[in-house]
Amino acid sequence: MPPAPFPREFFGRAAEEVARDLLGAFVVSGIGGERCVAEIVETEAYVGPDDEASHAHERFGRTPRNSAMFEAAGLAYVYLIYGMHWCLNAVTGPEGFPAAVLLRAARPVEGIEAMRARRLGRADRDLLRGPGNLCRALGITGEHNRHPLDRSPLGLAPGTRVPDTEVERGPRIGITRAVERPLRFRVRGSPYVSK
DNA sequence: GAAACGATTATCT
DNA sequence: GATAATCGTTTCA
Repeated sequence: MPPAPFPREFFGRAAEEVARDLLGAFVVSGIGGERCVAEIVETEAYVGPDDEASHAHERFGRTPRNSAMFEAAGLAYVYLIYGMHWCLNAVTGPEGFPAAVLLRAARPVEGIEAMRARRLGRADRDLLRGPGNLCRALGITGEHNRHPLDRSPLGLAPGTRVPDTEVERGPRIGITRAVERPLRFRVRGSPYVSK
């Protein structure tokens, strides 16, 4: 899966740090046979049992759906939202502590033909714009829940680090609780971030 | 059991 | 700006 994937330790840190550091990194998907690469431009952190907006908030405890968030850092947590869209997260932090980073948007880099084919009729800038669209373009579904993100067919790899001056931090999107916590990160001015 | 809701998106006005 | 689509999870009786 060149470039070499992130080592597991990269994910064994606080979700907010991982969310910030994933900006500029690559998602690499070989799902469906064709290699697709995209540069991450927008993420959100879900930071632990005290995070009211998280699927793993303490009012739920550990359930069949959220259990990947309690498992080893560096696994994928994939869930279905609104009965029709898959969303991809990277599990972070120590094992047993439920936290993850949601991948919200990315810039197409390689394998654009395959991504267009999964997103018929969409402009290139919209191929991976939004968490549901990102999964759709890369072929990610519930069968990838718990997949280790350091090997084929789905992984994360370092790219060019985005300098602090280009990192924009603000409130998360689409949630009803803990709305004000600034746990959303995006690349300033990127045309590929969601709206 | 039944009902309401959700880490969204496309489409319509 | 508003709303439908669509189903697993959560909540409430």
